Amino acid sequence: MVSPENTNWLFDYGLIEDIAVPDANFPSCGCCSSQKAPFFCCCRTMEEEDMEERLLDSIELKKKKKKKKKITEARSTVMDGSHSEGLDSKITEELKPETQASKRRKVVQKTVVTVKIEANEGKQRSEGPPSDCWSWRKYGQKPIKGSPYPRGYYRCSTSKGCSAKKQVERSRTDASMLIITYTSSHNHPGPVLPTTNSLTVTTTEHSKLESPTEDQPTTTTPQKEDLEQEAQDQDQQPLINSEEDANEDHFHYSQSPFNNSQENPFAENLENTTTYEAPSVVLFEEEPLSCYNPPLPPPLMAFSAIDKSEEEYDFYDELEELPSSSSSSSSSSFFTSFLRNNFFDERILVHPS
DNA sequence: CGGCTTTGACCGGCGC
DNA sequence: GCGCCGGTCAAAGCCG
Ligand SMILES: [Zn+2]
Repeated sequence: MVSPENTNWLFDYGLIEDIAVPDANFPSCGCCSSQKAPFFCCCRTMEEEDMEERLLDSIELKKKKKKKKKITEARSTVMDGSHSEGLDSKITEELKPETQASKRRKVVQKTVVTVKIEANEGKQRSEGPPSDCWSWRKYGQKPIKGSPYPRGYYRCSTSKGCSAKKQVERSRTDASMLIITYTSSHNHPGPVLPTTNSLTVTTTEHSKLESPTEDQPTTTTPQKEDLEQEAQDQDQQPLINSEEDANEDHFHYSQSPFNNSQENPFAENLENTTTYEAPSVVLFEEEPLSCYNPPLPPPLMAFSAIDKSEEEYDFYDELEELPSSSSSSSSSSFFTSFLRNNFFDERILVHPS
């Protein structure tokens, strides 16, 4: 899942490939090179909420702050700059119309994916997960305030120049959930993956934008920080999945984010100053995913069904609570497990710090 | 030997 | 100005 950067969050799912995304230019990503991108939305799940909380906590706060300051440089710095310019420009433009864009800094797109670890673990071992096609190198890990679990920072190691990054952390509320945040898109072609898997995807797209001046005190997203809600969240997740009928074979938008050929999902979101618009939810159920083109616009991840079994565990181990954290694992393994497990994706626009 | 992980240090942004 | 925090850097070590 890569290209959070691109304003258009399109993901190449094999299934979705044909969908033309007007806005989506995935400029340089080889994977995404096609302008089509499967759309990956985020579903709001417990995790999302958590994410939101976090994001809200950290990001929004920052955003607010930043907003106050003003968006000085928006476009230029997006991620790589290389690809997304077209998108960026579009995005920014869209944003501009509204106060958001103008006031805010540049928006950094992040895609958040939540994955459940639990269920599939067994499978994972045996099956071995397909790691995403991308290789990731860990460049840092830090304990996060509010969370017993550390956050791991990964960078795309497939290509030196690639700015694609991801952050992996466990949900503070639910240890079985992994939250992966992708930032930036790959600026190189990814491995070709066959997309044979049937996926049901529920995506909810959110773009959180805060009005520059206004902080929306109440973000639309149900946020809950407390453990109390956690339980609820957990319950909710399943619901989410159930909510949408995910066609196994194909993803469908419960809410069509991109249906508008003209609009970027983002753009729309951006337009709405509110935290997020009605999300379209896509469920991915992974099944035997052989390969999955990245949920992110440039395919950050291509998953090929492969087996890595043990690694996955290791990976999780790393994410374990700080005290005990760390065993090494390849991030890729993570993905594999990730894929197998449910994951939820959120897209969030974040103002780059 | 190359690539990756680990981990402490460093940096920048922000609030007080 | 200081401290907190998230994110990144880079040295050291490990592994295949
Ligand atoms: Zn890359």
